[in-house]
Amino acid sequence: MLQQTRVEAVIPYYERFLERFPTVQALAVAEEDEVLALWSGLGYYSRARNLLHAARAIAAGGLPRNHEGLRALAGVGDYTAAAIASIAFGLPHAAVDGNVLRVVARVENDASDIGTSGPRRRFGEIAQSWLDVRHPGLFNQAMMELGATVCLPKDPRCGVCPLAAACRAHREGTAAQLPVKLRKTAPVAIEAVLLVVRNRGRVLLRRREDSARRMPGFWDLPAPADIPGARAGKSHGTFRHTITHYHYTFTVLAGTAPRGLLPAGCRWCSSAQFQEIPLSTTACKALKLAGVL
DNA sequence: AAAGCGGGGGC
DNA sequence: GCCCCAGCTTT
Repeated sequence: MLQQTRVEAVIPYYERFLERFPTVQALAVAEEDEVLALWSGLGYYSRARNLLHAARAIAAGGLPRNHEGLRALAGVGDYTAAAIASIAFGLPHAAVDGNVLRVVARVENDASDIGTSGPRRRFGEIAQSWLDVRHPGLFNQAMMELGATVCLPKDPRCGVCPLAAACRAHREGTAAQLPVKLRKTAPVAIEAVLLVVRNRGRVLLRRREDSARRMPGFWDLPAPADIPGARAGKSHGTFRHTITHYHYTFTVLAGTAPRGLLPAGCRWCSSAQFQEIPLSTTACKALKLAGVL
């Protein structure tokens, strides 16, 4: 949950998740849709599928006790494997997250692009060379905490930093400009319409295809094109939503669907059921706008 | 090696 | 509006 997601954003999800799945075994036997429903709104949903796969592997074969075995679990990369290996097992692996990359870039006063693999590997090797092999878990958490509380992205607090005397960027006055991160894909603006079709207290939802690149299996509100013969009524308003580099402006319209056969991939959903299915955040926002949620 | 993947909070 | 977050997987 913490991969690329702030701690404060994770906590409520984490608590609900552990209440429902208190053990690896409980998670291992879960349905994917229920896991995704609990993850809905947190983003990066492949993390949830990966966690489920990893739980099944662990339930079957036990928890790996070294970096290599951890690294082989779904959703566990170099950082996560190092974090677990060092914090849980005391093994000497530097855990290099975004915070640590920033600390290294500044201490070394290195303006290489941390978005590319060469510098990332180099910075990782530097962090590894700094590691206190007697206390790898404490060292890693101290490095990350330094980045999270002192060596801040925009506003480095060099005045209270224990590394200031050793920091080349502080000496050169370049700390606030580091690290360098280039290459952002150009944003794309998209306008789209979502329909809120209601019938006897329920709302028509559309399931995203299994082959969809983003959020397969999630439930969305339909667009007019998804419902042959749909008619749009009054507007509930508009809202903006950004997914990676796509900037959507959604207009939410009340709609009516022809009586009879349900369009393929669609279902009626009562408000009580919204909690139990993987609901997209755009659908969630639109339903709130329409007063359904 | 680079692109894609969610969503929210801080500035 | 842009940046960044206890990154990973796929192309």
